[in-house]
Amino acid sequence: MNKVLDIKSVEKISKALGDPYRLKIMEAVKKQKQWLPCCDILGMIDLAQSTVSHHLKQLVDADLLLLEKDGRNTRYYVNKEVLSAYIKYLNQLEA
Amino acid sequence: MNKVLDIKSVEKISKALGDPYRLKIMEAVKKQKQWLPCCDILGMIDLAQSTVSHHLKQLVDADLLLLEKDGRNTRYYVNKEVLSAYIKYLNQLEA
DNA sequence: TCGATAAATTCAAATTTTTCGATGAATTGC
DNA sequence: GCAATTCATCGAAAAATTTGAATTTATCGA
Repeated sequence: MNKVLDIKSVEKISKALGDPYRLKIMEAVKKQKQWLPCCDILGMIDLAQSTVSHHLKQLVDADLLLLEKDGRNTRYYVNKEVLSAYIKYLNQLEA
Repeated sequence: MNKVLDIKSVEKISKALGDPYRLKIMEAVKKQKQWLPCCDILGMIDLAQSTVSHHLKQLVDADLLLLEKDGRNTRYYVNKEVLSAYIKYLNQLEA
């Protein structure tokens, strides 16, 4: 809690959120309220598996999503701590 | 006040914030607490005038910055309403 | 009016991002 | 063990973004 982001992280997070498919993924993961398996995400989005995997990687690299591996499945959930820190940065931009 | 952003706007705003120079511009405009002339921004950033103009245009197109023209000068300031709406979207993503 | 200044626009190049097919790695069920 | 499943990675093509020189537009000051 109370994480502070450096400017490079802010850039990365913004970039990760700057794509319609990645926003859709974020909303889907959030709606789940639980872990969301990768294959479920694939079902919602009309893109190749490798492309979805790439988008997920960007969200994970930006720390917006956390992942947990369970056998051959990978499940995702929203990293609230980082999202909070991002929001905090934006609030400061507004002040 | 209480503006609600559609997903396309969220994407555009995120994209606009996903660049180090544009973040720097946002911070500079915010620090000013008043209008910031374009030529001042130019002085802070090691980029060609046309490039800075292009970055500013993206921030304005995303509604993150408002501009006012005064003679040959253009001054910018942060659009708090849109920033608030963006933050609201992110908060809902976290819930 | 004329030259200087501020900023936007145009155009082209260099770079980055997006996309997908193919392949690889790990795991599961039979 | 083996075929099927899940997901990641690689490589290349297509698309989008970034950048700056040159030009344009508009305004200011002398």
